[in-house]
Amino acid sequence: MSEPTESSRPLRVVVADDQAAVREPLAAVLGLAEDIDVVAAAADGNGVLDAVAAGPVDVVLMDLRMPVLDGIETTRRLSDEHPGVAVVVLTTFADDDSILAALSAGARGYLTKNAGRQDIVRAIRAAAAGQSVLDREVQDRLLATVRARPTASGQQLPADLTPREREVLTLIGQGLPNRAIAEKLFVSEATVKTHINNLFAKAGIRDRADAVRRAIAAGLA
Amino acid sequence: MSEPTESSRPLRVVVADDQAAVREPLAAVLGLAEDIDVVAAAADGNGVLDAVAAGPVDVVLMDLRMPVLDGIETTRRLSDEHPGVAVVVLTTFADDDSILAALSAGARGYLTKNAGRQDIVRAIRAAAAGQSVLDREVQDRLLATVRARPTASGQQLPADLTPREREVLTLIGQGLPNRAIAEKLFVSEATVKTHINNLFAKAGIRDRADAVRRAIAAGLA
DNA sequence: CCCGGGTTCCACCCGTGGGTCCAGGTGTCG
DNA sequence: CGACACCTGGACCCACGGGTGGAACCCGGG
Repeated sequence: MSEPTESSRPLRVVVADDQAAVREPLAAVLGLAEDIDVVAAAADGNGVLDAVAAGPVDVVLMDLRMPVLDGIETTRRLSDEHPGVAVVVLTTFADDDSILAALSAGARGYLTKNAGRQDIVRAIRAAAAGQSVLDREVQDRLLATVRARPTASGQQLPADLTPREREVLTLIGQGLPNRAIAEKLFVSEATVKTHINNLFAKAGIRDRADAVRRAIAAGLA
Repeated sequence: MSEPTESSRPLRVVVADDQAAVREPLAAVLGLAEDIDVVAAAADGNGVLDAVAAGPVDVVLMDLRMPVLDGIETTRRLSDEHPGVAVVVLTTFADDDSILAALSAGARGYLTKNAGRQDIVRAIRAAAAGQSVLDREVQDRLLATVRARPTASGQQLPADLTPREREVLTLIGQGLPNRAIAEKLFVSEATVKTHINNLFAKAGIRDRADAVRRAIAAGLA
């Protein structure tokens, strides 16, 4: 999972924050670490995507509140299109919604802005190594959310669903109409309907609303 | 949250694993790091508690499967009686139950045994600094669990919904078609449709599938 | 007293969803 | 090779869902 020495080559890091007063000193202080190269500083999500497209990037240190394209959506796109790039969120906001949204979008770390320089550096290194670093209060909140619901943990779906059918069910669970599902899977709407009919029959699902509930209950969505 | 320099004084670490073949080399290799002192090695939970009672300890690296007193229970007692001691779990098992139990008991990190030396060292440092380090797959599982039963607290619905509209949304969330909702509320289907149109507009809900998701997320269903 | 929000209902339109039947192409396995 | 499962697609039908416009009733408050 990691090499014998901490720094085989410097980590290429992008710093994203809409406030220059935060972004610039942050980039400067991170650059002091020998194993970290701040290769770009962005003021919004588009800047991040541009920087990642321009050259190899290991870790993005991301603020959530940014104009045009916010941190959540940027994280989502990164984990879609550049899964090799790790995202560490650094924000003042640590409410449940933000935490869940960021981690669900694929963030590998979540720090609040009272984290110190060493905390941030450590989180960057961990994220680059495939680990995930959370502030203490963030972990507490995440855990509280988990324990709030005792998890019926249901896999009450029949096992004979084909992979494609599962895939379609997942997208239904996300609320997508058939046309959107068809586009996402690069097939025709007729095919989607076929899959839906088959999986409805197999799983005893009555209609679309029912399918959404089952997909969520099964942890697909 | 942390000091300007990574190691003001060495971290006092206790290694706990029932297998000597794991415990001894682990303790030895961790001691190589300049900022880590392995002050004790324990074969079960009682050994950990003894070591913590004997002298100041910063971090316990804890296996879960141990005789007499297992890692979960030991972690629970530590976070009760010695909340200043951070526990990092290091185990081969990464099933949902173990992860949730360990983190609920107060563990500040959870690594699987394919973590490398650097990963472990990093987790120890982070835990001592009040952060939490999770293996990637552990975070994924934790997140999947959270999303399977989303947010008891989530009331992200607009407040200006009328009682009747809430009621209708709840029934939609249970997968009922309009006719069934009408019968249940002793009104006509036209009335149900009116309520639906109004609440969709207010809450920004696109279609029925979306409504089901929102209802579940809001804890109505 | 009348205004406004909530609830109840009607008629109409039309897009999507759900069901049925069928069929070609692929892959695997006995 | 034939059988079978899976993914793909087209055609058709019709019910349900979602949107619009209107209307009536009750009730509480300005």
